[in-house]
Amino acid sequence: MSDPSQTGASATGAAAATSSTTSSSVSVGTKIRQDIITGTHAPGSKLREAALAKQYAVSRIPVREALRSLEAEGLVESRPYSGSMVAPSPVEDAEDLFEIRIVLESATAKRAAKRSAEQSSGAAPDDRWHGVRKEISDILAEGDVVIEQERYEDLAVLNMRFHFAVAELSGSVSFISLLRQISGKIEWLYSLNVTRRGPQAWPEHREIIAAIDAGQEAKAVEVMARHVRRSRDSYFAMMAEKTP
Amino acid sequence: MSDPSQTGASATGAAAATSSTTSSSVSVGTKIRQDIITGTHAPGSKLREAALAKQYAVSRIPVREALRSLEAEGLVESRPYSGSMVAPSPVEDAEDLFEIRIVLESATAKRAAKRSAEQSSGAAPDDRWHGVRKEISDILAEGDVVIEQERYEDLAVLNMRFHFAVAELSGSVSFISLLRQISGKIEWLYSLNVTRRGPQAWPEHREIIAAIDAGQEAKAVEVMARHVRRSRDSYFAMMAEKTP
DNA sequence: GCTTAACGTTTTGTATACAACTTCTGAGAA
DNA sequence: TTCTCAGAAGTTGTATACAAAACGTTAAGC
Repeated sequence: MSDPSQTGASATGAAAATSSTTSSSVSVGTKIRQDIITGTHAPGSKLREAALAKQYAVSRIPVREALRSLEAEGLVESRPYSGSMVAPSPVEDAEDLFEIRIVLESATAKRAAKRSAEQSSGAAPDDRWHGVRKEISDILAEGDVVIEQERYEDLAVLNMRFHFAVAELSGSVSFISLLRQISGKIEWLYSLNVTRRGPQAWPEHREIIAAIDAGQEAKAVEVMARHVRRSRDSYFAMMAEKTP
Repeated sequence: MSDPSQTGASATGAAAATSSTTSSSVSVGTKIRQDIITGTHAPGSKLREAALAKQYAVSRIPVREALRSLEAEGLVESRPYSGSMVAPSPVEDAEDLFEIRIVLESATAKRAAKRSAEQSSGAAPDDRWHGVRKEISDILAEGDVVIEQERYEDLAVLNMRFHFAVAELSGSVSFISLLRQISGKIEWLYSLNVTRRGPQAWPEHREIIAAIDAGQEAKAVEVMARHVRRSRDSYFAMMAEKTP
């Protein structure tokens, strides 16, 4: 029925594996999220706890916990004693989601540039900074390889990882957690309509990181905002040609 | 031991009471949240499910659900099989939280102004718009009364309600839910250090709504950003004089 | 025919019981 | 002394069982 392989490990779950234990609750959550994103559970359809429990071969308790998490992510809506249902399609909120990305990611880029300057001047050294900065270089390099081999599916994941890594460079846990909040809907949005802009967009990431490295806050904001705006325009262009 | 009166009904919970049923889970969540915000549960302290269950006279199940919700709000941090603890004091993230408010609320103000223009021109009429707009007028009027009577505690709640109402005017559920996400931490931040800027800040709300009514997007952004920035500066000034 | 109220079914919410994991303690060896 | 590794204690995670509320159905009344 359901594939036994753990597909999970979405771009979001990049947390350091301090504890290898993955409670069945989060595992079920990952699967339900996947089923929502891929459309197996259609928007607006009811999510019955008993059915989900049977489907994923667990009791209702982990299912409930998973539903709560998904509710926080905005993928599920619940009402007491009335149950849960899949949230409306994120396509309705596409404009909002991109605007949120524009304002939030512009802010993280600005912060990252600021912190970069601080690192260079040695004002407030942070050991983790260099690690994250190196990870970004790795991501960019891996992206080149992936583009070379035309494995665009993997590029989407790398894209997510890049943007979250920039957020980490900003050093703001609040911004990171907010971005994580909407990442589910963003992923959902993209999966409904796989954009092929990846290869063209990739070089823009180097522009972004260059501005950050140079400590140019205004430039970083401008480049990041333009990058996300282009992503948005590409999305809507694709939507338009899909439904003429 | 624990006061039996339902203190709850934080400014956040302004959802329309479609169903009068309040599951004990959310009720417990409200109480724990309150205890975190007021400092009864200190930052970093462990939150043992059994203890909380006994304290609030429920089983561990509702406690767990409440903890999950609080985790999503950023007030609690959890690790599988290791338990939950109160998140670090939001004071550390104060700068971030205000910056998030600046970018998010500027965006909602801009949207609200845009929608206001649409309402005036009759392009995309929305019945709910007028209701929310009227609610704002009521909030502003009530604020005047509260200031007259120097009941500044109530002003804090009205302030929250005003800002959420503006977000609702924007018509973007995504923005609203994101603001709701951080509202818990914002509330926490303020409660640690009750600002007395309320009375001076109140007239600025009229500036904001005036810009929105006029449909002036740029102006609305500017005024809202300045308003939140002043709030931030006032907060840090008070923190500075508190710890010299 | 339409509305409405009562009843049974279904589903969610919660309590209890048990399993799985972490963490603390302390003994033993290098 | 310090490190390592059992083992016990305690806490979290999950399954089962039961209570409470919502929903759908049916039948009575207008």
